[in-house]
Amino acid sequence: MENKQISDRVIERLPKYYRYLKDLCNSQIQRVSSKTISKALNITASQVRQDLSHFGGFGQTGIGYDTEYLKNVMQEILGINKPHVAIVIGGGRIGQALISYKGFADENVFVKAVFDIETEHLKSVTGVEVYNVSSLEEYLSKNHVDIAIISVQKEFAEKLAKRVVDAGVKSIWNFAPIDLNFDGGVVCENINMSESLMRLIYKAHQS
Amino acid sequence: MENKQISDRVIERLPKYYRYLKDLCNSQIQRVSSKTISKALNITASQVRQDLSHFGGFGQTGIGYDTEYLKNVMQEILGINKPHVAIVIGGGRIGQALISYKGFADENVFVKAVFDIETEHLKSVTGVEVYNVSSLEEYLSKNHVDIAIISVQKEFAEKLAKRVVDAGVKSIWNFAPIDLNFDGGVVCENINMSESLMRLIYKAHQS
DNA sequence: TAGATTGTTAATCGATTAACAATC
DNA sequence: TAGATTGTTAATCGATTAACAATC
Repeated sequence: MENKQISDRVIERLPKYYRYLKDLCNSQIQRVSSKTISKALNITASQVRQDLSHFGGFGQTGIGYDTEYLKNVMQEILGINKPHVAIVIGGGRIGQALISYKGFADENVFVKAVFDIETEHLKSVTGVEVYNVSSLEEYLSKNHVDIAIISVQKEFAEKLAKRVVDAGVKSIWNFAPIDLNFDGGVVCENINMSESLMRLIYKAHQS
Repeated sequence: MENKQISDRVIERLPKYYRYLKDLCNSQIQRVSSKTISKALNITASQVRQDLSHFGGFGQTGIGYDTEYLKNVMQEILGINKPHVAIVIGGGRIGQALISYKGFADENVFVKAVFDIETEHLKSVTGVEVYNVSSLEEYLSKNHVDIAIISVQKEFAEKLAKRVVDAGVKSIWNFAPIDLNFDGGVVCENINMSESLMRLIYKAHQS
């Protein structure tokens, strides 16, 4: 949709703007300046204005930004104004935590089903359909799915991700400790807890 | 204790080098070149050599790197050659998933205890001690803890993080969807699933 | 020896910061 | 009007890439 290429650095900050604007709206604050945003997010005011200007001019010279309006703009830029359907692959502890994760509502994401090689232990899980992973392709042929959440052990992650991609899913949210990458318009975000933990320990030893 | 300042970009890649070297060692491969590493990690060979050279010269001109040796070097650089003690604050689903997360062993991290405002539901959790969060300070005064893992709702995250920092913990691993930052030698890594999900949706709409 | 590959220095590229005219 | 603040252009800074002498 937008076709200007936005750098990863900017993309990383977009959700932070949104999060802060949501807070401001909840606090009934109606205006905000780039300077105020910059202090809250620990970046420079120049950067805030530069970042936003990639998408348009949303402020008023001399006045600042309307929080409600800018929040809605950010929602649209991020694409979270429209609902997205997700499935969870892997019903282990992390998978189960994700199924019951309240935060999805904020992003307009709905988890519809969970798949595992063994479904007995998922009987008590509520709010989602439970399937054996063998019926993955059949399910995907009958149901539109925007996002596949991969929460299996790393040995199985790549293969399962390929299966959902082959079945037409365009977005992969991967929690296994390997980097997944696809081409052909398939996007992927890796949450690699193991790497994060290593960086934490590294930083602890520096300071 | 290295005192040269290493950029965040480099720090982000360090765990990836380690992860790849571990794989090579497991596959009994004894030598590797910066070119091979670069292909596996989708970066340039120049960058690999540049990154490593911040810490020393670990290769042999004309030959490459010894995988076993470089793996051990990376372990030391990251600081994961020595064990670290962790506690989990918040025994909800994410907290429980973390307690049973096998990956910790790879990083030499041991979760010793979990704290919650209500401990009844944690009776069946094995392998860690269970405490009411009211005894947090007492516990920390008697036990050395390297890392506090924050897995509570965002409303409570900041306050609890402050409590453990005041009690002397130097590393915070935060899973609540807010950015925590401290000074005075306290380091923090934020795993913000909500932001990651938003970036995924953003990227899906670009391509 | 010829080919491969390191570690490092220099060149390039891109992101951040600063500056400022426009204007509320 | 004076002060505040935007959006944008230019300057700076830092990270990535390229080049190459050293050498196995």
